[in-house]
Amino acid sequence: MVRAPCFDKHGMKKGAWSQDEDNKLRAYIETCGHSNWRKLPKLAGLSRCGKSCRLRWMNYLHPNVKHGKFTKDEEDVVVALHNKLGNKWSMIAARLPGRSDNEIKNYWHTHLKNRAPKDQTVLQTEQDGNVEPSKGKAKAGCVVRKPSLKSQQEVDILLTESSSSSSSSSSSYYSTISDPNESSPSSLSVSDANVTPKCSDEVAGSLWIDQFLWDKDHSIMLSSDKMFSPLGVGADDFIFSEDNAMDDVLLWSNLDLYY
DNA sequence: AAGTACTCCAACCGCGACGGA
DNA sequence: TTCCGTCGCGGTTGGAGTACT
Repeated sequence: MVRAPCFDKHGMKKGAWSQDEDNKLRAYIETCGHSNWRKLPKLAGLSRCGKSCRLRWMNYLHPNVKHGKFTKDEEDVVVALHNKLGNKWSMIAARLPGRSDNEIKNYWHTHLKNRAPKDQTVLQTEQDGNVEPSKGKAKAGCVVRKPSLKSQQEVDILLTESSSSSSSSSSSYYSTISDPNESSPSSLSVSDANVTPKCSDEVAGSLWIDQFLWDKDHSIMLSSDKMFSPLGVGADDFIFSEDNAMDDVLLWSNLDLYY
């Protein structure tokens, strides 16, 4: 199911990864980290481009990546978020612990696309006015958004609004997060967090760090990664398990409140 | 059993964003 | 301000596996 290994004109290997390559990459990142993806393959003794190494790590080798079928709850979250965010797979992935953007994207196209509202494309076009028609070989119904900070801000605002006022079927996603050691919920809206939503990643990033510190105080294993992604959290040790998947989805989805 | 069509997902590609010189 | 290197995102492709005829 994977591309056959081959070498490009620069001698870089392409195609499927071997077990040996996986081991090398994993061993290197676990000991030295990945501060520079471009230099990493050479240092790790791999004949791959940095991009390929990054992709392999993010989508497959990262210890917090969960493999296997999506649960019904995960499906629902993906559908709900896609309705709101469109093809912002990285943002959707940020709310689904252990799932990479690539995996979610694939799953969407193979399983969930037909569950989306039929007029979604029209809806999005009307809502944000920032949608370009599909180009090239894009499949029918695929929305191509022009990436821009402006649209990002609009998405953030949209999220904030829906999280504070939504009473839709997905409203349960926005219930509060509680610190087990405190009686009052520690959830934040943009206003009560006294945060200006000028840049969601920046804002969310700092709040994630806060969340991490909170977690650490409660002896929850954390990854050394500081990236803004659920993959940066030791999801297996933290909140995700097959048994309490829905609670976990709720908790992670609550991070919408931080935008 | 063999050929064909379809499904699914790992991996590739191109482009824009970002940060440093 | 511009240039350049790097990173990350989203769209697309390749091809093994499976279902169907």
